Formats: sequence, structure tokens, C-alpha cells
Amino acid sequence: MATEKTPTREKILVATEHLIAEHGFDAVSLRDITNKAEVNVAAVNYHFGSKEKLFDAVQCRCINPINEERIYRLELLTKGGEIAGIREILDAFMRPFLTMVTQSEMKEQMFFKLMGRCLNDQHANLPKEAMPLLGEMAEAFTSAIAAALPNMPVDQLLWRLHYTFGVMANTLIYSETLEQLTNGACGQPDMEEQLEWMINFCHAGFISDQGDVKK
Amino acid sequence: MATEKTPTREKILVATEHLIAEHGFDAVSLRDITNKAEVNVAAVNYHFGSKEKLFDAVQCRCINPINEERIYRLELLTKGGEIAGIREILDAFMRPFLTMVTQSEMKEQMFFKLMGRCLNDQHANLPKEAMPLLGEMAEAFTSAIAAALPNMPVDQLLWRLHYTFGVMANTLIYSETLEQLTNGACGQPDMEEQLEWMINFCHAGFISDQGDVKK
DNA sequence: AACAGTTTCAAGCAATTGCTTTAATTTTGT
DNA sequence: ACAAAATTAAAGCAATTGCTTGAAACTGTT
Repeated sequence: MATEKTPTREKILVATEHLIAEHGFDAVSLRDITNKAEVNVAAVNYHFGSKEKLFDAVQCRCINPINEERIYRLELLTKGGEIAGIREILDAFMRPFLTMVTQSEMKEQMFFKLMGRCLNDQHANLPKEAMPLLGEMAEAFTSAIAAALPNMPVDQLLWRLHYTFGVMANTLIYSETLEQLTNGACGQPDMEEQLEWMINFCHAGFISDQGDVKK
Repeated sequence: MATEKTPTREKILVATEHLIAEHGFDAVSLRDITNKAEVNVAAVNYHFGSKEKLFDAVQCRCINPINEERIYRLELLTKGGEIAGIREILDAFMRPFLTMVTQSEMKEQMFFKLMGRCLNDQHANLPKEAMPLLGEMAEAFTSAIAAALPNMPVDQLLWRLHYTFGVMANTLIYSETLEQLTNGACGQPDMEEQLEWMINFCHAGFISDQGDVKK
């Protein structure tokens, strides 16, 4: 293994990703990072300006490619004004996690946990550089689903998307925990299978009756 | 309003609950708490032993009554060896949040956020005093569902329960965020309606085909 | 080799963290 | 009313936090 010199900036980013995936955003200090990256403390502020900006950079690197891929896949489904099916839309919403992890250098599980941290811990706290793309993505998926389910009230639809989000985020962070909690009775299926399971669950939820049809 | 003297211990607990609901476990310091409670810093360590034990106490007060209620409701459903329906089981799993909030003194939304924090932020980090009851609850619901869906493989079942958990936790913490994110287009339904929506969604997901029937 | 620009480093800053100590105060039992 | 116990209060401790400093070590260009 050639000990080629990784630029400091990259070393910091990688170490931060690992630590955040493992311990969450709030539990990681500058010293933790620079120790793991084998780098001087001052390097973080030199390269990123502040701890917060470093965290923003980590999140952008994590989220933006996913949202780009989501938008791209949804466009394929709806180009020419076609109405996509719910199952295909959900696939476009979730699959990018799978395609991105393969081209990331992170280990699968760490990538997923980092993703879950961004989605869950941060949530309303995402870096503003990620917001435009996120907004575009949300808008696109909302209208795609609205087109597929024209009779569903908008708030109902948004809530179901919210539920879907919960299923996904929870699965990403805590699949490891579930395995421990059930004493291994609940092993991890491979990614493709896991994706199919989530889509099955959410698809059924999405197309189900709204129950309350009175009035 | 009678300024009857609330015991210090209680004042600390209440202030901590509010702060954790608002900012999350990791972002609350002892000083934050004692300032809000209008109490001396040392009081926390005197009454609870440490910050961590205080947090444990908050979580137990939050979680244990819910799990007791869940177990109680499930027992009603399955007593005499009856096989409960999925919808009823999900109701027993989720409704205790509603019944508990009414007998809590907290405002509805704060109670839900605190709950979500416990479920989400802490998750694998729950106080050990809450574990026996949690384990009993999980076991009871797993077998109730297994009885209702005898053909479903156990791991599939556990994952779907995990999904359900994600739907619930995500809804509890972030319903406020959703309202902001959608510029109010997605207002909050009343509790009973919200519950019905979640149950509808998860019920449909639970009883849906497992898709992969090959082999 | 000499230089300017960039990057790294050890040291240390003020602020905040959880917690302890010691003394004052209130509450309690008799 | 009085001593013992329980509670509160003020001050401060060591450790950690994010960040800055000013000098040293690099880098590539002439």
C-alpha cells in the first residue's frame, strides 16, 4: 500500500465522516477529529473556517449527490409528461442511497449511518448550501406523487411522504441496533432486498385508503 | 395562581423535560437546566447524583408509562388466547402516546417532541431501568403480530415493526418542521386523526405481500 | 540559492462543561 | 424550643470546548 500523501483537507473530511457516522453530530469535538485524522487542530479552521462549516461541508458531500440522483431518476420517469407509478417514484426516492454507496469509498454501513445522521440529527438544520437542491427535489416528488394519486388531499400526501422518510431514516441509522436488540434474530438483508422491503411497505401505505371518507 | 412551592426535584425535572424536547439531549447543559428551573446548580447533583442520572429519570418518566399502557392494551386484545388483528395491535402500540399526553401536564406538542427525542436521539442509549419493561413490550407485540400473520418470516416481521417505529418517531419529533417546510400547506391534524393516518399507513404496509416469493 | 506564498505546527486563549466543597439555611422530629 | 437532618446556596475546581496566534516548515518560481 503506497503511503501517498492524502491532502490534509481530505483527511479531515474522511475522519469527520467516520466520527459523525459513529457518534452523531453533537458528540464529535475538534480534537476527536484532528486526532483521528492525524492532523493539527488548527488545520480545521485553516481549511474550513470553523467547525460548523466543516460539518456543512460533510453534509453537502453526503446529501447533494443523493438529491441530484433522485431528481435525475424522477425526470427519467416523468419525461414527456408521463405519469409515474408510486412504486417507481419510491424507488427513485430511495435507490440513490444504494447507487451512491457503491461509488463512495466508505464502507456500506458507515455510509448509511452518516446518511441517517444527516437526515435525522440535523433535519431542520441542514446547511443552506444544500437547501435549493433539497427544495427542488421535494417539490418534484410531491408533484409526481400528486399526479399518480390525483384524488388524495395534499396534506395526506405530504404526511405519507413524511412517513416514508421516517421509515428510511430510521432504517439507515439503526439497522445495526435492531440486529443487537433481537439477538441476531433479525439479520441485515442485503441492500437490494432491504430496499425492496422498504418500498413494499411504503408503497402499500401510500396507496391504501384514506379511511376517513366521511363528509 | 397560588405560588405554592414546587419541590426542587420536580422543578428540575420539568425544566429538563422542556429543554430536552426543545433542543435535544446533547445540547442541554446543567446550567441551562438550573437557570430555567431557577435552582442552584448543585441541586441537580444533590437530587439526582449526576446529569446522566437526571436524564435517565426524565426518560423513565417519559417511556415507562407508555410501555405499561401498551402492554395493558395488548393484553386486553389477546386475553383468552384470542388472535388480535394487525390494526388493533398497531393501535395498542401507538395510542398510548395520545392517552398519556392528556394526563401529562405538558403541552401536547412538547410531550410528543420529548417522546421523539427519547425514541430517536437515545434509542440504543435508553436507561437500563427502562429496559425490562421495554423488552417485555417488544416481545409481547412481536408474538401478537406473529400470531396475526403466521405466514410471515420473523425477520420480515421485525423489520416491518422497525419501519412502524420509524414512522412514529419521525412524526413525533418533526411534525412541526414539516409544517414550516411546506409553508403551512401541511398543517397538523388533530391527534386522533394523526393516529388514524399513521395506523392506516403502517397497517397497509404490514399486511402487504412480501414481494419476493421465489424459492 | 533566494524568494514569496502556502501550509503546518506547538502553545495557549477565553468560555463552558460537569461536578465538588464548604457554609448557610430551612425543615423536621421531639 | 432545640438539635439533627435535609436542603439550598456561593464559590471554585479540573477538564474540555472552539478558536487564534506567531513562528516554523514546506512549496514552487525565478
